[in-house]
Amino acid sequence: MIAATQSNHPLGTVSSGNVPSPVELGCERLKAGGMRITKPRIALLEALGRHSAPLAIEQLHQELSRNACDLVTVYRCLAVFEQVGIVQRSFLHNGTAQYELTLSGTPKRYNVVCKSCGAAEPVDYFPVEGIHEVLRERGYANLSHLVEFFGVCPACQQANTKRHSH
Amino acid sequence: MIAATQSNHPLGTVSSGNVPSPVELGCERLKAGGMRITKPRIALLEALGRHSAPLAIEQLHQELSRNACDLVTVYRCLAVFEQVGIVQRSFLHNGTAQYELTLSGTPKRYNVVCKSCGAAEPVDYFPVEGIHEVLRERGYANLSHLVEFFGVCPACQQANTKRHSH
DNA sequence: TTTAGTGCAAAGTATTTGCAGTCTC
DNA sequence: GAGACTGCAAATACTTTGCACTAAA
Repeated sequence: MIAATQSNHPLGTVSSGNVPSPVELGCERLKAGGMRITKPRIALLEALGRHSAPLAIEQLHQELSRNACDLVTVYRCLAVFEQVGIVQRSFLHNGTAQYELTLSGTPKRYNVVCKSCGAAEPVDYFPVEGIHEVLRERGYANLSHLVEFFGVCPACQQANTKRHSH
Repeated sequence: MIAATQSNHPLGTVSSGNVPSPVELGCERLKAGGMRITKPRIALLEALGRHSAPLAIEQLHQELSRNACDLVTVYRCLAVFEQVGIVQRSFLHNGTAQYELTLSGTPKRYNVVCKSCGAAEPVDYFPVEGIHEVLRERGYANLSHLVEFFGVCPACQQANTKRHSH
């Protein structure tokens, strides 16, 4: 039940007073990593900032204003973003890569995805930070994680029941 | 700290007295689903039973006695296994499919994988079943989940430190 | 005997790589 | 101006599909 703190930008703005935007934070990381700030990269940071759920590359590419950049550039930028810690790549129900921001202020969200129809719904609570503590004690650094739940959603159960007893 | 109950077959045996083996359980499920029991399928069940961690298709194929079956057959059998609930497919650090048994008696295991060298170590404890309960109440059926942790392992941290201060 | 399962070859996707031209620092 | 970044085209990796043949029930 944590209120979302983003997803309501007027429109991909860069300066926002006190709270640094994903674009600002992202640019900082890029500079810190010795990388350059380019138009496609800014557009990508904006697009990523507009969503709280993991996004597929293809999806991200389409969301950029038409001709913002080539699909290959999206692949390459996201690889860089991952290297400098801006995003995390994960592979969920299907084997295609999904990216989501890992910048501070981006609260982690988990999803249940329906095995039947593929629809995803968020799961509110997940006690995962304790494990990080344990792993840190075991000597691991720079920790992150990936969690996804699978199940058959109510709608699909009903549909299946009907089909079987027709 | 749960003792492993398998992984010590004399050699891919089918009958084992009281505790049903993965091969036995798997064959049951196949029959229940109207599928046939074939040589490649038995070999796959044996191979899956020998491991507790998720296995890549290529790996599984190599583990079968040479010429046990074609790689394509492994793909197809595993798809069937997933349908009837013998295995779960997941995509972890890289986008290739990994399969692991979900038959009863196969305790879930989670891994930390090093972002740097890719080495995986098991994580003992994970409080995930409570979430299943919550999701069940929300109407989801046939629940499962996928969890993976990422971090930089102690060895790699040391290696990196050295490299930076050379 | 019937029809699911298999092997081989070929087609599809998603992702990566090479290289010449472009733009940031 | 140097070198990182990009676009386009081609290569690669993994997975799926088509079809004739084999084998489980």
